[in-house]
Formats: sequence, C-alpha cells, structure tokens
Amino acid sequence: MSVPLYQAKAELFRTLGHPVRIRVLELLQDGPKPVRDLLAAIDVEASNLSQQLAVLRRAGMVTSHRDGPLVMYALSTPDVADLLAAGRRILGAVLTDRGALLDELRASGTGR
Amino acid sequence: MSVPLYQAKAELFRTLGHPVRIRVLELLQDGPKPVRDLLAAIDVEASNLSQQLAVLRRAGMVTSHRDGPLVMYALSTPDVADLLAAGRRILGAVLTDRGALLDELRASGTGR
DNA sequence: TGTTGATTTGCAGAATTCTTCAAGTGCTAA
DNA sequence: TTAGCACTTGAAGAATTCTGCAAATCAACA
Repeated sequence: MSVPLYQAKAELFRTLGHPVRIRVLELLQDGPKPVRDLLAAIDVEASNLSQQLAVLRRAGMVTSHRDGPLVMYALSTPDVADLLAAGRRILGAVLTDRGALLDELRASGTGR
Repeated sequence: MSVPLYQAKAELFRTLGHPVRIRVLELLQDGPKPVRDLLAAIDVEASNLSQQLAVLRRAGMVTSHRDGPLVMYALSTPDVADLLAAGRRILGAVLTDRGALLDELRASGTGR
C-alpha cells in the first residue's frame, strides 16, 4: 500500500485530534449551524474557533457558506458521524479496561 | 458534556494521527505480531517504531508481552478495526469530493 | 455614508510532537 | 560468562501545532 495513502489516513485522524474540532463535528451532527451558535456552545475565543473551522474545512470534513450576516457550517458527509461513533465505542472499551486495571491495582494492596 | 471527555476523544484520534501508528494497527488486524515483523514491514528505524508502539500502548490501543526472545503486540480490542474501516470510508468520500472539485477546477478553464 | 455585529486572517510565542542517536535491558546460546 | 539478537529508553534539536491579540473583511442597517 502506498505511503501517501497512510499519510492521508493519518492526516484524517489528526484532524479529529483536537477537543474543539471534535465538539464542532458533534454539534454539526444535528444539522448545519452558524458560527455564532458554535461559539455560544463551545467556550473558546472566536479567532480560535475560526482557526479550527479552517482546519476542518481544509481537510474537507465540513463545508461553509454565507447566509446573510451569518456563516453556516455543515458536515460534508454523514460518514463523519460513523467515525465519531466508532471513536466513542473504542473509548468505552479502553476506559473500562483502564477502570478494571485501576480496580485491580487498588485491590492489590500497596497501590502505586 | 464534560470537557475531559472531549479531551479523551481528541487524544484517541490524535493517537491515530501518525502514518507509522496507522500501519501498525492495520498490520495487527490480522493477528498478533512480533516487533521484528512490524519492523520488516514498515521501513522505519527500530527506535522510532518502538516510540510509536509506546504511544499506542499508553493510549491502551495495543498490548504487548514477551514471548521468549521476541515481544509480541496485539490490538487490545477488535473495535480498533471498526475505527480504521470508518476512516477508510470517510477518506473515500472526501477524496472523491476532492476529485470532483479538481475536475471542476480543470474544466473551468483558467485553473487556480 | 458611517456603524455595528459576525467571522476570518496574520502573526508571534508557547507548547507538543517527531526523529534520531547513544546507551541500556532481557533472553538465549555458545 | 560472554556474545549477540531483539527491543526499549532517554535526551536533544527540528518541525509542527496551538493560542490569543490586533487588524481586516463583509453585510446589513440606521
């Protein structure tokens, strides 16, 4: 398999590797939203949000268009929702393993 | 939703945001493998591979154990395969959109 | 035409992540 | 017990990514 392909895959995941970007995508799962709403929901500076939106745009994960005074954003494909769901599942699996480990650690006596 | 949760999700995806780490996970989909095999398949320095394996281990995505002179690695949960598959799907969607855009760009005449 | 609200852009410094080199550990077999 | 794979760890410099501030753009409206 070609190296550039691995590169592309890595970049795709890296695009999701930021809390603000994840939140934006999750909010957009419910449908298109103007920046103003994202800003109200996320607690980040406007310029920072805009930078993160630019990252998502460059990666082709969202699209935007101006609607009067507002700029609307939307997921470019509903597949994004699948990816987020898959992420949630793994996080669940990993965290419960961690939890189990933590319990085991505590039960083992001396701790740390 | 709590901020640490978004942090955790972002870290999960960020873990996948590296070509070598992606390749390792894809290779491990076929079953456990010793480092030596990964090294033969990936074209990266041993110490670098080891660093990337450590990242995957810390994130809880793979587990390792020594088997005689070799160290074996395995996916910690098969859910990882789903995530990779979801990634492939989105990459497909995004790249075809890009392709379409590129075609449109070319057809439009002046280019750029 | 002058303002104001909404969003983006350009940057600089801080923080992270990558890559590589050198050195260290664990196991096996001569 | 020494030699030699198989891997991991530590550390430093290079490269990339984040964050916030100031300034610019764009539309609508008084």
